[in-house]
Amino acid sequence: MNQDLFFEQVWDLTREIPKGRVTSYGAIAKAIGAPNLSRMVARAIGACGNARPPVPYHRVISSNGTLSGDPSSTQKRQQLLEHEGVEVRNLKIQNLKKIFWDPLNDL
DNA sequence: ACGATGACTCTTC
DNA sequence: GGAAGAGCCATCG
Repeated sequence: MNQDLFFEQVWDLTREIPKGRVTSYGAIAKAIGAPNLSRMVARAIGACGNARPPVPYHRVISSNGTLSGDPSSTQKRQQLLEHEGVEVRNLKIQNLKKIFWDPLNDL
């Protein structure tokens, strides 16, 4: 399916996220060329288990800096982010503006 | 085929 | 700054 291509792009972009940095669904979707396909990005991340090799989907969050999903998963991602040096508080990014990474800016 | 739902985002109040 | 409504595409009942 052509849809898988979209997934691959999302995964590839997510893999390019530097350590200690996070990005949002909208940023990825925009970088691919689909600003309103944020939901599809979320689905792609949810299907990252199908990606080879797997992607650090824990670096992908919502635009408001919250870890979406169920606590069982979000909690684990929070620990991973904290382990990478990202300040997270109650499933929410603290210095989001500071650690936010934009694939289009690619600093 | 139709309606409802969802790891989202944006604009407006 | 927080809450509400509308838009988006794909999957499920």
